[in-house]
Amino acid sequence: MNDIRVLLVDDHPVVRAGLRAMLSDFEGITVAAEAADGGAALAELSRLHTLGEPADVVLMDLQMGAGMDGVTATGRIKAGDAGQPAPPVLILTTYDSDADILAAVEAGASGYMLKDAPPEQIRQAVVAAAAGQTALAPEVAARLLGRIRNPEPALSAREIQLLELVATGLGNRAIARQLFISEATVKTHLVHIYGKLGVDNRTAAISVATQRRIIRRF
Amino acid sequence: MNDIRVLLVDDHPVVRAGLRAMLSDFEGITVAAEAADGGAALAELSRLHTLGEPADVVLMDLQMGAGMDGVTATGRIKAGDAGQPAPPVLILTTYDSDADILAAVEAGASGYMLKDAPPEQIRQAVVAAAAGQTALAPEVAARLLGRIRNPEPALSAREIQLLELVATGLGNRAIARQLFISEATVKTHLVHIYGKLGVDNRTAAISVATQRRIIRRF
DNA sequence: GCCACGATCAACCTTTTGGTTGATGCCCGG
DNA sequence: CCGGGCATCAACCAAAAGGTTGATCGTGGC
Repeated sequence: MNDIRVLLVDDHPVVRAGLRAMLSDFEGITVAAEAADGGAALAELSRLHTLGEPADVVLMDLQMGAGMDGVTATGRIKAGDAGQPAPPVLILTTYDSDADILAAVEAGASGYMLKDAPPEQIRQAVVAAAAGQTALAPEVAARLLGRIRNPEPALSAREIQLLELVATGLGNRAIARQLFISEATVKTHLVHIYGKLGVDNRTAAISVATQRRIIRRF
Repeated sequence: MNDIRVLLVDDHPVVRAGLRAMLSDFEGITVAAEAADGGAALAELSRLHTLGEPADVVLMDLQMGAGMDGVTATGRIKAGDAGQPAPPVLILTTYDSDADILAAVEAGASGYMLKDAPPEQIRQAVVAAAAGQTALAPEVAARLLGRIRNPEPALSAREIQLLELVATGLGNRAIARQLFISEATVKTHLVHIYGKLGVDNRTAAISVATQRRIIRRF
């Protein structure tokens, strides 16, 4: 039986070297190519495709220093931008924030592993992905289950817009003027936001919203 | 001439494997041991010491999933907790925030490299550290030089520490308790911070400090 | 049609922050 | 050895933010 052909996508040379070394030690897995960002990953997939030796699995980091990020790249791959059939994409990243997980799954990822996972767990995930199955790190699975059991209230578009202004350091009065509403309304919105995020002041709200990637970071 | 004996300290097996593979490819460098957190690093250093083959350089990550963090471990090593003479500690991490850099340098680190650096740069840094020299990543050096030329945002270490607590959403009272100082002192620090950053409230301070990467956020 | 919910506003009150002034002790560099 | 930056604290006042209640007006769903 042929080896599973893996494409590594990570912007850190150190991490790529580590994965290459780690995966090479396993039977039945070969690193077919590497890419430092999403754009390069698409190009590599196309290249492998035309060579007649397409990748069986893509191991993708989410955070890229520059170039196309992992979520976008995953979406593009699953959309067939790098040739059909699109290989399974296994996310291998450092963080397990709700927003990251959800975004990756929505983009079509078939697994989500953390970089601090033991090698054997990563190997199993690669094998599972190649077989068309999904593989979630235990931490990630627990998080998803917990989220389904008690879903968190979503912020309305207006509330997010307001929160973004709060994050720039504006006071309630300035926010009111900017949105053409009264200061009282700003305060009402804030109370609702605090309730939904489980906090009781604006800085804590920004902290939570940033960590959950509800608002964009700077 | 003997090889430079390196101790790897990183909580990610993948990264350790990558560094091991990368450093092994270089002439004159040997990976003597590995540790997954600061506590294990101290133990490994002691062990190597008693074996009569002490480490020449410690390659240390700052962020550890669990156990002793990199800054604390660096401080302990330089304090001689793992035997004298203390080997040079070269920080190899993902982020280059002012807060991280300052803390590491204060703890006694003799270099600061970023994980996305090209292999050759890392090799040179290891060699330099082993020779008792300091090695800063170009990005880090540029930031430090920029700060010297522009004495504008010269936040003290204490002020940065305080600002980080502010960014988590804590109130002045909570910050005071956490730092074992009075609320009055917290307010005084904040006034100084606002002055240096050119703002007049805590959220604006966080916004500016995050953009200037004085504090880190994710 | 009615109900739920989001967005809007007002009045009122409490708590937290911000701003100022002034003071002490420490350590470093000229 | 003296000035200056840093860290610490206090008291006080003004402003902003937080919390509560209650209200109006659309819109979209059942």
